[in-house]
Amino acid sequence: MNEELSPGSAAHVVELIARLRAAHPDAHCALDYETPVQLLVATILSAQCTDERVNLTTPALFARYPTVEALAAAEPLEIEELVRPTGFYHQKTRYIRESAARLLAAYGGEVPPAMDELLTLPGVARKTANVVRGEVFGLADGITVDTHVKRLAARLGLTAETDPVKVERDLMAIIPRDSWIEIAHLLIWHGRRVCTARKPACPDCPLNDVCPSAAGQQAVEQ
DNA sequence: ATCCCGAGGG
DNA sequence: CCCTCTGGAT
Repeated sequence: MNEELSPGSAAHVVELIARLRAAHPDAHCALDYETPVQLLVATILSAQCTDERVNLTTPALFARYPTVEALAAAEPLEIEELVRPTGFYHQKTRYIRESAARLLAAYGGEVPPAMDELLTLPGVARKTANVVRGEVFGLADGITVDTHVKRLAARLGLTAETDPVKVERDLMAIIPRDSWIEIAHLLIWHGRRVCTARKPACPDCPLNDVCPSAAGQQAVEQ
C-alpha cells in the first residue's frame, strides 16, 4: 500500500477512479432493456442474481408483457414461471405487478424521476432507485451499493461499515458527486472481472499498490 | 458451501 | 439489529 495515499482521502479517490477508468473503459449498466419500465423490472429481478441470468429471462417476459399495463394485469403464476430462474420469484413477481400498478395509478404509467417517488414503489429501495435514476435520467441522489460495491469499498478501505445504507453514506462523503454514477459501474465491473468475492486477482489488479487489502503487497514495502 | 447489480418485515 | 425469500453457477 502506497503510504502517501491514505484510504478514503481525496487523492486516493482520484487515483482509484483514474485507474478504474483505464482498466474498464467499457463499464456500463449490463442489464438489457428497451424502456425505463423494463429497466425497473430488470433491476428488481437482479436482486441476488447475476445480470447475465436476468438477461436470459427478461426477453420472454417483455415479449409476453410489453407494456406497463400488461405487467400490472398479468397472471401472477405466469410471471412466476417466467422469472423463476432469477430466484425469489414469488416476491419479485409481486413487486413487478404492484410496482406496475402503482406506476399506472400515480405516475401515468411512467417511471418517475424523483428518488422519493421511486422509493414508494414496492420492491424498490435505494439500490434499485439509484440504478434506475442514474441510467434513465442521468441523475444521482446517491450511489448504487450492490454486493460488488459493498465488497470493494470495504477492501479498498473506503468504509468500515457493512450496512449498505451506511456504506453509501460513506462513499457519498468522499466521492465527488459528478462521479457517483460512474464509480458504481467501475466498481461493479472491477468486482466481476478482478476483485471477485472468492478469489480476488490481486497480482493482476491495477489497484494493488493503493489497496490496503492487496494480498502479498504489504510485505514488499516493509 | 458460497455467491450473484436486495428488499421487507420482525 | 436480525431473519426470510429462491435458483443457478462455481
